[in-house]
Amino acid sequence: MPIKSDRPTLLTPARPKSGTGDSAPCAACHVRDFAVCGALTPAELDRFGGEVHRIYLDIGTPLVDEGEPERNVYSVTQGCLKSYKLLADGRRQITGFLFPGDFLGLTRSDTYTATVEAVTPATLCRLQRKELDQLSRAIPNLDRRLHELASEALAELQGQLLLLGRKTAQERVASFLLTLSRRAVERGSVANPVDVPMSRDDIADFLGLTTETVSRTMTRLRGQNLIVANKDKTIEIVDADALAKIAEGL
Amino acid sequence: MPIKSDRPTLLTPARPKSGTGDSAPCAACHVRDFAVCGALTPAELDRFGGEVHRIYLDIGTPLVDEGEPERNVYSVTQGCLKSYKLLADGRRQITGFLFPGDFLGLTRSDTYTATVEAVTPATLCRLQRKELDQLSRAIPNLDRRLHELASEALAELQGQLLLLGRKTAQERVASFLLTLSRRAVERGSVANPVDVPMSRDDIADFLGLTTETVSRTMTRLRGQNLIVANKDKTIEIVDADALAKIAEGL
DNA sequence: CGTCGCGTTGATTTTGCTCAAGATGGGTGG
DNA sequence: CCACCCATCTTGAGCAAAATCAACGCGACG
Repeated sequence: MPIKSDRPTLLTPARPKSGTGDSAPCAACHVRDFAVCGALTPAELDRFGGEVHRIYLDIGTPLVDEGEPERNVYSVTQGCLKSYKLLADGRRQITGFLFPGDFLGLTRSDTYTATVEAVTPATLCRLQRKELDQLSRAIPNLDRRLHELASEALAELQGQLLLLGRKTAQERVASFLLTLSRRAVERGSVANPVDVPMSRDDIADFLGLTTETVSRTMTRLRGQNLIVANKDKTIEIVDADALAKIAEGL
Repeated sequence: MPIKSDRPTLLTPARPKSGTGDSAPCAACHVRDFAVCGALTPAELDRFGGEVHRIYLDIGTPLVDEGEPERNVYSVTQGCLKSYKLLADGRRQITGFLFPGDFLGLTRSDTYTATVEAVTPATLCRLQRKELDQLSRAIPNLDRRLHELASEALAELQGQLLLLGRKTAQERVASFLLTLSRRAVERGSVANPVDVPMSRDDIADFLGLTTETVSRTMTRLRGQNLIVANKDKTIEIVDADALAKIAEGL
């Protein structure tokens, strides 16, 4: 399974799908403020950007496979991706969703610890692992930023352990919607009509449930007038407080 | 809940519980090779050790509480600790067990993201967060080592997500025993009669199960002649291959 | 020697899973 | 532009794995 639309163009020329701005290099990148590169000075950024290649992924296209040598790291600029692990019989656990500004490559290992593929069409910046290592040795800010991101990821995962180990289906779904909303705000989007680009199946495999249970639970939350589902894959959070209480088991 | 037996003695003088060696400072520490400090040169180690205080904890003594300001970091030298998060109604998820050589403080946050308390009598080295930050800025090896540990923790947690989200009770317990065994080897202990110092309750809260289910599952594994329980809180792994197959869902 | 914490075992219940059948809706081709 | 098709989502009925509730054994410790 090779990367499908890997076009090793530099940042400036022909990008496969256009969409929002970011025509200029890193300095003008729309996710710069909250991505890895946000902590860099203009000079550092130039050096960083010189090594970066732009990647475009179609829906369902695998970016990296679990167990494959970890040669590249990525920074998401557009779209949504999922990271997952499989058991031999096909059971799947999605370990996280990646959104613009998210960095893929914190788990510095010889091989990728999970498979990653596109949930929606996505664009990313690709950088060789060894380039990143050199850069981060030379640029303390970059190193510190990676540290920071790894810490946040660690804290996030601990919360996900609590969710998977101890929360009910309703608590899981409520937590999930609120987390999506919070993360949308963090990357400069709106909190309320929250974008839910992934399928019920993906949500189920992230929350340790089945599609049917996710669906039923959503219906139930709708019935309690806590959320409203729009048909553009967004969900209106009607009563965030009540949802938060459910999410925390209150 | 204050730290009970916090004795801010330096490394050399009176240690509360004796036990194995480590009478001399860091250089002679018995966990040095696999702990944070393993990557340091003798000179660096001296500087590091100068800031370290020795801590002794009794069973059940909390070391840090979730939400409390993160002022200190720790390196475990003896014993076993557990790290957990709680829901309001008392549901508990143990996010990890800490053994000699393990570092507590990777999740660099303003406040601790989990509560940590002693499972067995334990000794640790304590260091102020800000001291560590200064040291790690001055000592690249230290910084890199912390990076490495955070990466490993991240990979480990991803595996735990798969366990909690998708594995059956039997698969969870089998995975748990094998993980304990593997970690024992990593810190220079033996793989086979594996030390299981924590209670059934703790195991249950780590695996997202109940005490009863853990107990029944252990009984079942015993019935299949895959393990033998000794009465000194160790478990003999009779058929590691079969156990591994179960753990992977085969 | 009694008590208490912990572990085990048994009986019953429940939550979420499995299996099955529609509904919905976006995309495609006539 | 419409009709059809297939994915995805929803809903329903029955089932099963693990939770809950309850009782009991056992060893440690006072």
